[in-house]
Amino acid sequence: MKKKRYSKEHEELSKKFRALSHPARVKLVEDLMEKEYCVGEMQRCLSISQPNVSQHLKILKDAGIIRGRREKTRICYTIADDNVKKAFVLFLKGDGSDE
Amino acid sequence: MKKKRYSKEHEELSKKFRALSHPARVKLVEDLMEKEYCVGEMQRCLSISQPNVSQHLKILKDAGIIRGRREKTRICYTIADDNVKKAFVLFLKGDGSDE
DNA sequence: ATTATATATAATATTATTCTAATATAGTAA
DNA sequence: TTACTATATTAGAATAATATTATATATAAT
Repeated sequence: MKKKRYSKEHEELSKKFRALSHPARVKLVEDLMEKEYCVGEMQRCLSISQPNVSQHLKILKDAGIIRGRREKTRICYTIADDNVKKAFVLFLKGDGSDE
Repeated sequence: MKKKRYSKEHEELSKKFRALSHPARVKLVEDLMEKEYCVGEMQRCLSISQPNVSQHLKILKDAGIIRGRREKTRICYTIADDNVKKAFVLFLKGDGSDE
């Protein structure tokens, strides 16, 4: 068994940041902050492949950042964690260098 | 030349998140939120190798999250971007699931 | 000068992410 | 049932991140 070097808290927090560490996922979250989207819509506006969109969505979902609900044949995603919205805004604000 | 798929803004925001996407760096930032530390102190409290600490610190510094100043032979690091502190607190609060 | 201490950098091997292509599943409609 | 549409999953290759080891740099003290 490999010894773990970091606490559960630090592991989990880093995973949340990791989920947002790709430009496609940043864009997805940014879009979803405005309104709900289904996969097809997101794919068209990102212009990456459908499987790739699904993979990114899974990463965000597993991190608890978004959630999906089925609507007939489509699956619609929304932001599940509102603190992510707020964190996003802070990061977008720029470097806020040491007041 | 390879075409870029994502906007500069999304690239840059994702890089900031990526800088925080490792448990060692989460711990480093968390510690530095309390007070200034030099590399040796951080190494002892993380129990990873000195070069590895320096590599993590470089990633945080390049992302504009921390800054270092020389103090005799030591180099002391502090948080450079105060918004990161705030984002951190939000993320630490837990999942704040959709009020 | 030399030595010792603190930190950074470079090279490499290992491991984790990412994209693509092919396939699978779930729901709907006929 | 079959066919169709939307989404998800899997496997593999390419790429990027990480930890380790060795080396380099900078400062201080002698």
